[in-house]
Formats: sequence, C-alpha cells, structure tokens
Amino acid sequence: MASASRSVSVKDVAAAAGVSVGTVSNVLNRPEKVSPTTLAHVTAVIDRLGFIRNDAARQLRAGSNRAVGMVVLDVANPFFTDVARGVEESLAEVGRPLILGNSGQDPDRERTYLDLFEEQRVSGLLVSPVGSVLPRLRRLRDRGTAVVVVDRRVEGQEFSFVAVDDLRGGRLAAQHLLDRGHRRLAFVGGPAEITQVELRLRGAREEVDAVDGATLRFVETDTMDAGAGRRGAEELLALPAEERPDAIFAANDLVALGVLQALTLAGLRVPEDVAIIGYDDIDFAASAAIPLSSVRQPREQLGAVAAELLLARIEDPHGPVTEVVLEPTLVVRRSTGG
Amino acid sequence: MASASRSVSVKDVAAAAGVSVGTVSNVLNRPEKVSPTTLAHVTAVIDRLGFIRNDAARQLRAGSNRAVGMVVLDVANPFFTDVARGVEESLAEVGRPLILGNSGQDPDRERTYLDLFEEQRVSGLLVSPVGSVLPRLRRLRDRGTAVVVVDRRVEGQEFSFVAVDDLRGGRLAAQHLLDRGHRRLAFVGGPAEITQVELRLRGAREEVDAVDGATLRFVETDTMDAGAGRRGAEELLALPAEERPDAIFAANDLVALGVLQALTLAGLRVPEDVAIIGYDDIDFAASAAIPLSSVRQPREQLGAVAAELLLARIEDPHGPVTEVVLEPTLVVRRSTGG
DNA sequence: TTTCTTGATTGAAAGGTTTCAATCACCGAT
DNA sequence: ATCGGTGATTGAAACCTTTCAATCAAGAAA
Repeated sequence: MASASRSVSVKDVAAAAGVSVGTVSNVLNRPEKVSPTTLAHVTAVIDRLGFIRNDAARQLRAGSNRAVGMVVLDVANPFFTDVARGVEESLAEVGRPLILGNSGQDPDRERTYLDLFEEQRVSGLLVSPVGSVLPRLRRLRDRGTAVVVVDRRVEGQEFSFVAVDDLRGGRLAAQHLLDRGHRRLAFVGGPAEITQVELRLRGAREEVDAVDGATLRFVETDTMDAGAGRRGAEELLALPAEERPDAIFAANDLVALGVLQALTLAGLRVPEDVAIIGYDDIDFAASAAIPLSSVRQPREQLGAVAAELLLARIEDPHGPVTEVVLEPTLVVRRSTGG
Repeated sequence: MASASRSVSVKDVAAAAGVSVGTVSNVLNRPEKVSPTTLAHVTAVIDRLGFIRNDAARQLRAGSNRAVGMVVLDVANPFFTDVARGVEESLAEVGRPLILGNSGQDPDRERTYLDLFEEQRVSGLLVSPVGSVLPRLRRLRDRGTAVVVVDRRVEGQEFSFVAVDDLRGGRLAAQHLLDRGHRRLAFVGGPAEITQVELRLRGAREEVDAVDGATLRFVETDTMDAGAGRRGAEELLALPAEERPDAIFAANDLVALGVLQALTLAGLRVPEDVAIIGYDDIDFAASAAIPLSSVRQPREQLGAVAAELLLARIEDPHGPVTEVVLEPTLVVRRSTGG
C-alpha cells in the first residue's frame, strides 16, 4: 500500500548488519579499507534494505556539491542544446551531473538560476551572461565556486572563457554577401545589448564601410527566434522598393529561418531577389526550405573546451585564467547562391 | 585574492545581528512571525554578510528536495525540449526547479539519472521510460516520490500518465496517404521496441490492411534522428523501382527531414515521386526544404498536464491515479501535396 | 608469556538548517 | 501590586553522512 516508510539510513544498515556506521561509510567510500567478509555482508544488507545515500547529508558534510550548473540562453535553440550536450558528455565521463537552467535571455530568470546554483553550492558554473552579472560571478568565484564563461569574452583576465570570434564571424558573413555583389545589406537580430549581436553587427559594419556605396541597415528584434525573424522581414518588406535590401544577414539561424519563411510567403525568390545568411549552422540550416548559408560555430568543441576549463578550475581554483577563442567558418549553400 | 573564506551560516548571521539562530530562520521562512524592527535589522545583516542558504542542510532537515527530476529521451529533438519547457514553466510558477537529464534513449544513462534523482531525494519525477524501469519506478513511488509517466501509457492504474494516442496518430498518417491515392507505403523508424514506434506502426498497418492492394514496408532504424532518416531512405532507394514506395511515413519529424534530404539529393521529387509525412510537427517541420506534413502532438499541453499531474501527486501522494490521453491532429503541407 | 605491529573497526563530532516547546518581556486588566 | 495573556524570541534537538583519532584483535617477534 505504498506506505512511504521513512528512508533507510546508514544507521539502519549498520544496525541490521551488526557493524558501526563508520564501517558502512567505509564500505560505501573506501571498500579497500574493509575486510572482504564484512564488505560482502554489508553490501548484501544494503541491497536487501534498499539503502540509497542521502545526497543532501553527503553534501552538507562535504561542503560542496559534485554537480555543475549551467545557465543556457535558450533551450529552444539547437545551438545551445548542442553545446550543453557537449558539456554534459564531458562531465559524465568524470561522474559529475549537469544541472541545466534555461534563462530564455531573461536577466531575472538568469538571476533565479544563479541563486539556485549558489544555494546548491555547485562546484562549478558555466554561464553565458546575459544581464550584467559580473559582480554576481565575482562573488561566486570569491566564495570558491569555479566559474567559466561560455560563448562570450570577459576583459581583464578575471574569468576563464571559451568564445567564438563573433567579430570575425560578422565579417565573414558580410564579406561573402559583398563578394556576391550585394550592396544593400540588412542585419536582423537583437536586442542590441547582447554582446554576440553587437559584435556580429560590428564585424559586418566594418566590412560594409570598406566598400563604396554599400549600406547596412540594422533591424533590431527583441528575441532571437523564428518569429522575430518573420517580423523583422516584414518590416523590411514594408520599405519602398528602392530601399529594400538585396541581402540579409541574420544574427542566428533561427532568425534566418523566420526571415526565409516570410520572404518566401511574400513571393520573393531566395537568393535571386534577396540573399540570406544565418549564423551558428545548426543542423536544421542544411535542410531548410532553401538550404541556408551560415557562419558555423564549432559547438561541440565549444562545449568540450568549456567543460575542460571548468574541471581544471575545480581542480586548481588558483590556477591561471585561460582564454580560448575558437574560429568560425563560412558555410555556403543555396540561400546565397551557393 | 579570492580567499574562499568559509561560507557564512545562520549562526554567523545570528551572532552578528545579536539574535538567536531561530530568529534568523524565522526571518528567512516566516517573516510575519518576526517583529518589524528585528526583521529589518536581520535582513540588513544578511545582506551585509552575503549570507546564502545552504540548500543541502535545508533539504537534509526537510527530508526532501523541492526540485523535480525529468528524464528526457533526446534533447536534440525539439519535441522533447518543447515538452520540457512546458514543464519547466509550470514548475517555475510554484517555485520548483527542474533538473533535466538526457537519456539519449540509452537505458544505462536512464538508470544513472534515476540513481542521481533518488540520491537527491527529488520530490517528483517525470519519466518517459525507455528500458524496463517499471520496477525501479515502483520502488521510487513506494518510497514516497511522486512519479508521472510522460508520453507513454502504463497499464494497471499504477502510475499517472499523460500520453498522446499514438495508435490513432499512426492511423491518421496512413489514412491521409491512402486518401491521396498512395498504395506502396513505407514506415521508417525504430527501434521497434519503443512503444511509440510500435503503436504508430500498428495504427498505420491497420489502415493499410483495410485497403485492397495497399502494402506497408517497415524500415527499422536504430535511432530517431535525421541521420537515421537518411540511411533509411537510402535503403529504400536501393530497392528495384517496382518495389520502391510511393509514400513514406516517418516515425518522427527528424527522421522525416533526413528522408526528405536523401530523396531530394537522389533527384526524386517530393511529393510527385514520393510523398512524405512526419510525426510531432516540430517548428522546423513547417520550414523544411519542402514544408512537411505531420501528425501534430500538443506538446506544450503535454508538458503542462504532466507538471499538473505531478504537482497533484506531490500534494496528495495517495490521491487517485490519473490517466490523460491527448489527441493528435493531422497537419497537411506540401510534402504530401497539400 | 609479553610486547609490537598491523589491519580492521569503532564512535563521537561536525556540518547548517529548521522546528517546536519553553521562556521572556511587556501591556492591560483586575 | 499582581495576574493573565499575548507576541516575540530562544536554544536544543534532529536530519544523515563522513571523518579521524582511538580502540581492538590477532598474529609475529622477542
């Protein structure tokens, strides 16, 4: 009748096995210190009673949690789930669980998750900061939590980070569009405060400014999903024909897919009337209505390196701060006439 | 110099504020029981000292964790992340964090996560069981953990569950293809042991068997991603022309996208040469190379209902077992000639 | 037989929070 | 001046595991 009989503790095991709690603990944590006979006996009792370690007590005693926390910007974006998966796999190898929180770009939710992780005393933290959480991160670090920033640079050698060169990515995209002969470019994405958006835009602008007669219009969105892309595209479609861009650079692939959808719906041909390039090169980019050109980020590598840096920091909290910047690459497909 | 000075505890706060630990605890948990003066004072001290609750100790004392665990089949599949997001949002409203584990269809990893959640004494568990974990779930339930099964039925009124009628979904898909005049159908997906695959296939078979001259070929895959879809399609392409299907029903949209890609690459026209229908209706289905027909599962609802059932069970562990079966709907797009 | 050595086992303390019965201080009523 | 009552505060106990100094047992060496 499912009576939630109180949980079995080491004490119960000890009593049932006729040994001390210390011995039970040794069986659990240092079996080599225990004589084979008692080891077998206690193990049997553990199984029989269905004893399960209470992780809360273990942590309390240990002072910290083996788990690692990660705050991810948007679980609906395959880019981030791929990175998270890379992290999770690396951590699983060393037996550390990953606790995933989804901030959805919302500073409030980001803060809520940081609170949670702080209360949980996680041993490490992976963050792609959205709000101005640096002071928060400093406090966590000073308290002994390893912190690694993912997909964003941090000045001043304060934190280890892995990032992809977004400025260069922005350049690659714009360069490609300009090479193809486009001159009226538009950049769709936002909000502008997001570092990645800002850098990709700046990179693009630098390239555009270097070419005579080339222009770049910035259409700011408040999120980075397909819906935002659709709305951004509609805004561009509403322009008088002579101002309408002949090439669109979307801040990520989800936005690009939305743009693509809106343009197709409006009867425009891609890439003949308007070329489109995205960013991230998620798996879906290749199988879009018109296969999408994109700036590829090495996302598995991003996750793996992030995990590696974090583990190094957990090992040696006073070790050197490491900064890794990975290179993006251009992937040309149909949507820009590939 | 980042000296990881030992964490500030209630005791430290009490000492600094000149009150007892009991009062500090009251400030934290029952502020209405504390006089306004002390409340203000203690709160100030908490801020000044940067005190953060130690969740391990709190849980130890409370006996259970507020968090809820969820084991998800495949984080790379937007269907599951959408469901998870629905769950997370419902839980956030009542201040419960969600700990997400990704089994990747692997029974071993599923077990690892269940172990973790059990050690963590989570107050509830959402599972889409992949292996034969029913005994495990029973044990957890008997121990007082609320358990709700997601996206799968369970016989015998043992567990509350939310599922979508997969048999009917399979029927809808096959019916639609048959209505369009197709007679040589193929079903791509697997492994066959997965309940959802089995039911969708069975539903399709029932419809096919009811039509004279209609056939259904089962191409079994070992996973459910785009790669599996591509390989499945290649297998079909290798058949002699007269045996080649004129319509393909994929067990989910990722597989369908892979199939679509392989067929397009091989120069076949969709839907003229071969029609394709997927399952789930993830957001990407609509923006595929050729917009994909699909059987839509109400995934946000699935997540919300799952959270609701779980919370009800946490409230009243001895309440009645609730079984909810949601209806899938057919969404017709270009890939079947919509 | 006694003393050493070694390996196995013990048991109490510590870790931080919450709970709750007990105490305290104070005010109004008698 | 005393009593009762009320609201605020206290402090010890409990939650479960791990650690480590101390003890014990048994066999080897003297």
